[in-house]
Amino acid sequence: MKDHHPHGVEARRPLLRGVSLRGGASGGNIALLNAAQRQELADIATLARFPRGALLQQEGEAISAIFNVVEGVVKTYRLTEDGKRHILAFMFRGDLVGLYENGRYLNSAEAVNEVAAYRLPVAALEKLWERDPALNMAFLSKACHDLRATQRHEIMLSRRDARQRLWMFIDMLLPQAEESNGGGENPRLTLPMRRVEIADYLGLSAEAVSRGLHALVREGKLRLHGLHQLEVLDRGELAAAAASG
Amino acid sequence: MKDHHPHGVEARRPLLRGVSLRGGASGGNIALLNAAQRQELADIATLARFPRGALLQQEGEAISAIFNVVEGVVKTYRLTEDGKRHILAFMFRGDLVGLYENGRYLNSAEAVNEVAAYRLPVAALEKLWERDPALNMAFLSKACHDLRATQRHEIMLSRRDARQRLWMFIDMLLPQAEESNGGGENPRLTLPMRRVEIADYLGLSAEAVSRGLHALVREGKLRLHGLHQLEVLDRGELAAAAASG
DNA sequence: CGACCCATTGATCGGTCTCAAACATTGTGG
DNA sequence: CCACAATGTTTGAGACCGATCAATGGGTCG
Repeated sequence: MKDHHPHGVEARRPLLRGVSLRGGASGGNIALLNAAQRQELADIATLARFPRGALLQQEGEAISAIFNVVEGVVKTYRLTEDGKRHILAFMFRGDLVGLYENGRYLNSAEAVNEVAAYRLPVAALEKLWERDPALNMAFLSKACHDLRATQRHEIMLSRRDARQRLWMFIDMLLPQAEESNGGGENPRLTLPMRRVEIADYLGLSAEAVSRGLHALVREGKLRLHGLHQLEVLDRGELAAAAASG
Repeated sequence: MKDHHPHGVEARRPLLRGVSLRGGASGGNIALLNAAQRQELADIATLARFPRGALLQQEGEAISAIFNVVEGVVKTYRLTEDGKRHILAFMFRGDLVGLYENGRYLNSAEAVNEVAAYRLPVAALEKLWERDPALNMAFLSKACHDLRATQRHEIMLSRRDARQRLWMFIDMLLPQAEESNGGGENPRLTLPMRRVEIADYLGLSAEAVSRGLHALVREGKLRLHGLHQLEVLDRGELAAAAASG
């Protein structure tokens, strides 16, 4: 991990990323909070850090706070009675972790790598919602955004072919990486998670993920640079797949 | 279809069903709107009726309104480039149909049977949100509720076994039916949708749905009464499956 | 009452899971 | 800094389950 924060002083306050309900300017991901709202949230937030593998929250636990990811990746998951684990989402900078129901967390959340996140106490947060309708609206937008993302994940899972699921997965992650990238050459993508985590996200075995990735390499669509970095070669076809997904 | 409305005069206004964010009284499904809010929505709403198979909205279409289901069942779905259809959700009384992004519907929506729904123009609705923070909060609760439902659907899809997916599906639908049921004998469930629709919802073929249902019958967990009504025999084990899913 | 749509049943095929083993990577302590 | 251990990844062989194709049977709606 680098010592200097890559996002500068702007990262020092909570941030919500998503697509606004009303058609935004670009249509892409935008910040859902203005400076004043970010300050409001900062006033009730404390920054927490988690090493890889640390639990942010556990399924069934009584809620106290939700987290706003600043840096690193968090996975939310649930365990089935046969001991398998299904990963519901990977959460990145600007995402919210801690969906709850009847005062209890629904899912467990674990740090995939080194994570920094703002801790937002629920009591204080709900008070803010009552006071500021625009803030409430921002969280509604974020909830709808997460709903769309979950639906998209569902579409991924409905594909029978392991290769197609992986291809959609890569397409989903690409926009995140492209900002840090100069748009010139082939886009490069860093997968911070392990193979088995991709597998649990896509409803596959770790072996099928490995085989699928290498199948895509053989087809000339992908190139692997080490275990956690890949280069997308066949961008055109990927865009087409994205349009239909 | 019966001529007399089963819910009486109370049905004459929009209704949002879901679990409140703060632990509600019962913990079960409750109405998220009070009488005043329902009237506010009624003032901008018009009641529309759709025969089976009618399209309420189409993927990619410019938005004008969202729908609040009063009676009947609506399915929301998306088509993949290979012509397959994935059903994202079945929407019942008190649900909202019409998730949108950048001014366009994300999914298509079709009436599964005879449907009545309130049409809520988006422009007027967004104006209401700005004016009434409590109403906004209710829609936030509803969005979180739908998010939970979608996650639950995801868990269903992560099961490899067709029988287990069906079992979870039945468990999901059971609470809806149990209200109309006296709680005495074995719960009965009406499936208004066709086999192929269940298949598209569960990521199976219609044949697999048929085989799975009859496998459950052979195991003594289920009994079929015609094509669209079933009786759940082994309630205990189902509750256990529900607790873990 | 007939035509169409839907549901069921059977046989075959393909893809992924599983188990098992070799291999690579990462992190650790000497 | 190196060697080692632990963890994670790749590859292979076989079994299983659901998709698909095809045909029959049952419901429903005109």
